[in-house]
Amino acid sequence: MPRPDHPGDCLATPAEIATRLHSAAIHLLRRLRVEDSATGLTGPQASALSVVVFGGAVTLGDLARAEQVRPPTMSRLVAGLVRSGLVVTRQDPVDRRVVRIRATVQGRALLQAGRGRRVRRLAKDLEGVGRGEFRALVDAMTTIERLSRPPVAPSSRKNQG
Amino acid sequence: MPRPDHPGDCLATPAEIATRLHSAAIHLLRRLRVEDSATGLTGPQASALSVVVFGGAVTLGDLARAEQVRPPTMSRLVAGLVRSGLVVTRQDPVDRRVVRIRATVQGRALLQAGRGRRVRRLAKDLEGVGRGEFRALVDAMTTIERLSRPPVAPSSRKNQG
DNA sequence: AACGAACACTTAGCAAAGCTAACTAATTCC
DNA sequence: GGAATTAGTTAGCTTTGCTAAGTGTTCGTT
Repeated sequence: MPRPDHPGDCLATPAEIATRLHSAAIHLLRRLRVEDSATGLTGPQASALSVVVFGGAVTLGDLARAEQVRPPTMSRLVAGLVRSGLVVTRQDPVDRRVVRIRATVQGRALLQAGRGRRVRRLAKDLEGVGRGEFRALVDAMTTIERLSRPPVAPSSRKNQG
Repeated sequence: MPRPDHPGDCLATPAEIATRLHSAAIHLLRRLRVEDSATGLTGPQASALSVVVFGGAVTLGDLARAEQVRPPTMSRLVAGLVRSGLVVTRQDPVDRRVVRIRATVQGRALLQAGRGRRVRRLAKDLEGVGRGEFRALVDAMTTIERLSRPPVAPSSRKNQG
């Protein structure tokens, strides 16, 4: 919210926090988009690649659920990553309907590079953020992540990779 | 990050926090989009309207800077809000190049309604969040907002509202 | 006073990413 | 074996970013 100041938690109603989180998320993404574009990846691509890199041989459906988008959206996103040589897809030998997605060496490297860029950006931003503030941010991360994830656990298949 | 758990801050490097914030912002927006769509507004529209409602008679350029988008993007966004009757634009009498934007009564009402929806959604989500966690979130909000805003203050003109 | 530079905004056109609807192919179930 | 279900893709639309280029206004210099 475009309020000039946020005086502690005496005014921190859930309404206030919800609106401020919403606004902060929008603006944070717009800032990070600049850094992400340096990797040649867009935000959604970087996010999906991150899931693939850390998740092993994920299926497209799982990836769509994890990223909270519909299958067609993820299908196109993955197609872009394949075209860029960052992931490869393979038909599952057991259930030939499903597509398993793996990161390539280049995919892993690019993710690391993007991470490095965000680190440098964040490190610069953190110059004006004290140790206590950083600590508070770390403490809040788990809660923020819970709020940002859908309520149910999406996993139905195990990784086979 | 798709890590199964985040054990406190012993592993909380800036790299980790940067990546997790990035991912959390993406997913939070995707969740809130569902609620926002119930108001008939998209995320960027809701965010811009919020600035107009709380900011008075903002100029289009200031609005673009506040929202971290280019003027053409904001121009079209505002056009949509005008078409929906949520804001009105007026030529500045002093400098006839600039466009001043004001919220209408409907605009204010709709923003409040959207806020109510997000509140209900967040309240539901907060069922699984303890008082201490909420407190940590509140403490971190100011820092998050600083990270999400561009480093420089964008205001060059005063509100004339 | 006039002319060019600078500024605020708009228009035009492109790309990415979200969606739904409709389709194909494979699996499961009766 | 055939119907229903599931996984994924294709097609087509909307929104929202962007840049480039155009219009109109103001400023500054002479």
